[in-house]
Amino acid sequence: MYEKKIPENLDCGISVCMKVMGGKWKAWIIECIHDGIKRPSKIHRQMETEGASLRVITMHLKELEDLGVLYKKIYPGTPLRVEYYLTEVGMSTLPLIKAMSQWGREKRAYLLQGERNAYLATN
Amino acid sequence: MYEKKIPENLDCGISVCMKVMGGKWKAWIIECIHDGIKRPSKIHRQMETEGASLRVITMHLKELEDLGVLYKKIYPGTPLRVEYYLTEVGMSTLPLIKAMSQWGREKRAYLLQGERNAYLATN
DNA sequence: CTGTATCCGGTCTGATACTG
DNA sequence: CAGTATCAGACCGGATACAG
Repeated sequence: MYEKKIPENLDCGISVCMKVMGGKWKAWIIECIHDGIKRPSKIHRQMETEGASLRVITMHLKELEDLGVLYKKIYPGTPLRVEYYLTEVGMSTLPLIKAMSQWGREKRAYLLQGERNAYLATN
Repeated sequence: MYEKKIPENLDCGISVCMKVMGGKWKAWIIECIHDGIKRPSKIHRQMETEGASLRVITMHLKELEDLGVLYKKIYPGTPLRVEYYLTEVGMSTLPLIKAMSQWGREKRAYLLQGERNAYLATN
């Protein structure tokens, strides 16, 4: 297991926000679950082509569950089945995630152009 | 110098957004500049008590400048003076940053409570 | 004052093997 | 199928020294 050594400072609202949406796949996971893709294996399949390993999905799911953003429901049986749902707070992230996603898509071309110029300027 | 070894995938709007606001101090830096604290030394003083080193501030400033979020103005002379301004795209981050910050402050207590419960449950 | 180079330890995450 | 353990390599950022 992995244990943090530096205490986090969560006085800042942005830091709190980043804890929930800042991971590499967290925002995507939240969107998936909202879209009805609730089972870990399905979520993984959704984004394994992008390089997400099942381990990281599992870790993010657990973190989000611990934070109270997700609620986990277990259906006993073989094979075992698990589904995750958004809690009320989980729901409250959706407008924010949507806004971030839209902003990124809108500004993408501009921002990447900026990068390219900087690259050319230093070569 | 530090050089990335894994190419980034910026097809996703969230990733683009995180590139601009996801660093440890980037959002704070953008807020500072918007508040009229434009010089690197001032920005640093603003948050060195929180542990930000001048090096990281400089790096973030450069990154944001390269992306076209900030514009850098140099006043020659001794001592050298530099000021950073928000570009139009830089300005467009403000509502988003404000929204994230507010969300974090609102949900902070709930999220931390969730963490505490998870901790108790496993001990 | 501004910015760069180097080092280094903490953190994140992909890969793999494994348990239930 | 769901989840855990361990490893390794990339990333992030703090400290320091130094250059313009």
